[in-house]
Amino acid sequence: MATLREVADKAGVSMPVVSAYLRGSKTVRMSEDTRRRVAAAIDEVGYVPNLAARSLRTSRTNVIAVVVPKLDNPALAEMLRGIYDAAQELGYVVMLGDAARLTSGSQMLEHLLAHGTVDGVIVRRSSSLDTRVLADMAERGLPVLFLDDESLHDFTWLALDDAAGIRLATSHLIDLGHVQIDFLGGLDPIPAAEFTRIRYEGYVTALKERGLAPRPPIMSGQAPEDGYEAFSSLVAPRVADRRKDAPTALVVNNVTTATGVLAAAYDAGISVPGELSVVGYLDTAAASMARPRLTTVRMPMYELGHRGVAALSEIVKGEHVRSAVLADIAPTLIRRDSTAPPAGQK
Amino acid sequence: MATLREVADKAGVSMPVVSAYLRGSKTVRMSEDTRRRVAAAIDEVGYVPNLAARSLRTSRTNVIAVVVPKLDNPALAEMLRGIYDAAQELGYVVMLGDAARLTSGSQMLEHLLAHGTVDGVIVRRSSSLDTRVLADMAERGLPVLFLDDESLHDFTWLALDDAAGIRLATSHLIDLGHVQIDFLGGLDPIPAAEFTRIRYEGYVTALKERGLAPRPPIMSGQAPEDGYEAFSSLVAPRVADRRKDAPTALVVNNVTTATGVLAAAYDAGISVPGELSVVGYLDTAAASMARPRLTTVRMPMYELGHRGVAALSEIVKGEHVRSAVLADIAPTLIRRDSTAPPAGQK
DNA sequence: CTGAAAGCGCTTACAG
DNA sequence: CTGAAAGCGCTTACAG
Repeated sequence: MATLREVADKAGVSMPVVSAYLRGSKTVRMSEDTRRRVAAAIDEVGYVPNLAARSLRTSRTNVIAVVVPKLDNPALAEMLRGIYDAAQELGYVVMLGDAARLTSGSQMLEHLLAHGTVDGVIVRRSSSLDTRVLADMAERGLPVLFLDDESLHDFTWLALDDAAGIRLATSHLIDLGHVQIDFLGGLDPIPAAEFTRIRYEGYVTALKERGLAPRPPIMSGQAPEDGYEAFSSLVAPRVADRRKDAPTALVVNNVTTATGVLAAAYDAGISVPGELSVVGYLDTAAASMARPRLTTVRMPMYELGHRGVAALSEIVKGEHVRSAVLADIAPTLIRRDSTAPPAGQK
Repeated sequence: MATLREVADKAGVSMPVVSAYLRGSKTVRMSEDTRRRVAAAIDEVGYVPNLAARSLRTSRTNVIAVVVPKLDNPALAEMLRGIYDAAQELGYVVMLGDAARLTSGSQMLEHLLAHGTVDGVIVRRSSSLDTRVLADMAERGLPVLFLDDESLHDFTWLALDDAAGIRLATSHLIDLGHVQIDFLGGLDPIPAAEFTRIRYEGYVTALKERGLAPRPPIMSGQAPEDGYEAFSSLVAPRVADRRKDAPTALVVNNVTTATGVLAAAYDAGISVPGELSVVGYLDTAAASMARPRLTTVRMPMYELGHRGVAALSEIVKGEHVRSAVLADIAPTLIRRDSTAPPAGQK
């Protein structure tokens, strides 16, 4: 394994020169000839830098960890693109991790908490993490940024404007003429999931500002099966029986959940949007592949990821960063085929 | 930032004792009293190990990188579970990466190729990687294991028995009475994707052994949109016109693709399984949420991941590992609602 | 069984 | 502008 020493000897220069060459230092100047000799020597001995040595010396790794719940959540794909792009711009390598594996006492936690491994961590949704894990991170003083999670007081966070997003979804239904609108996905199975409360409040606000009465949330988890289950047991019977209080439209907390709702409606023989309109929150490829195609609200996920890395980078540098909601980018309604005016009003 | 030195001084022991304590060394024995004093000192000074220093010294990081194309591919979730479980058992931390970001000259490649960063790399599907990247890894002598990819000669790989899996899917259709069976997803857009060739051959074998004539593959990429597109333009017209050569059943290379096929069939007014049976390869939650529920073939993805880590660990230790197909675990047919006997034969 | 010393491969002040 | 030296925080042979 070739070292800097060998390269320097072979090139007939000192180690600092090779080091400066490798780092592309602008302060150290060297002649074209020196540059060539160093490059040739590196090539000749097959030199590969040892980043552990560099990190030990500089106490920087240029690696950031990104921890997300449910890696295969398609809604995250765009956020990750934003993260990767920003990381590249700022010279960071991204190390992705599964929140489910970041438990108290886990190898992964030890790794993140140790020195010389990562410069900082981005966590999507703190509710996926054990409180002891959060406490460990706080105590260690590890630079952490939370994404899309406004419930933290001890940490910095950046969040989507969930209230505005859900408000847009709800307003769309009201604009179509719906009056009896339900909100599904009310509460996360994980306690203290602040973000679902905020989403529900967006729904409440939209109804109230149009003089309509909000209804209690229909509890459901996020997975398609959860949406299927909740819809089948709590919504479908009311719609099928044409009960007076049956909803004619549904705001679903999450596209993933909405997929399950659509399957459940199909199985119950409920026509969407004929008998029931459905809007999903967040937009994914699955939404346009569903039948009927799902109307959704698109949020600035890319920007969330991109700005998250920028913010973490500030925190790593020791600067103070204020938690914030990304309110400057408006949500967009992606109108597809799952919403229509209520029956009898076409 | 507390160091080993400080802990040792505070506990009144030497650094090697603290080091041994931290690593849980069994060769070095120390009294209960010493143990307690060291533990107290660690706690008191808030000691956190520096893993860069340890790596520099031991030239081991206990980190493995796992590189996959399309992180949100749900078919990978189970494989990743296997990888995480095995990593935990063997004391590795997993660092996940996106193949799309592992390009020639990228920060990530530099990171992986450097010393003191990761002990080895697992790559799912080499076709997602630039050939220059592959060459760099080979030249550097980085321990690499490829998963589900039999096209490599210079590297070690572990693969699913794709031929057996597709054969099972095809046989199921034949058992139902189908004769005109097409294979969709024939070739990957990426050239030299050996795995699709093997899958197609599984289809050919199944037909031939039952005396039926294989038909040329219907080209399609993997994404739902690709399946939608290919089906709409190449299959739907033939089925809708009731042409003589129209397939009555379809083997789809991938569940993800099958989702798009189902949407396309719906849009073309083709009833599944009434007019056309569809089997998807690999099983995901989306398969059971699709309407009709998709019949699929389940492959040992968990084991693939689990054994992959074990194999990489051997390679890291310098042992020779033979490339192999996981033929000892039989594929399973998950029969749902998208397959039935051909029309007129019920 | 315990402790002092060497050294992993870098970078960065510092002296020339 | 260049080079010799110190030192980042560990672990591991080695001497006592």
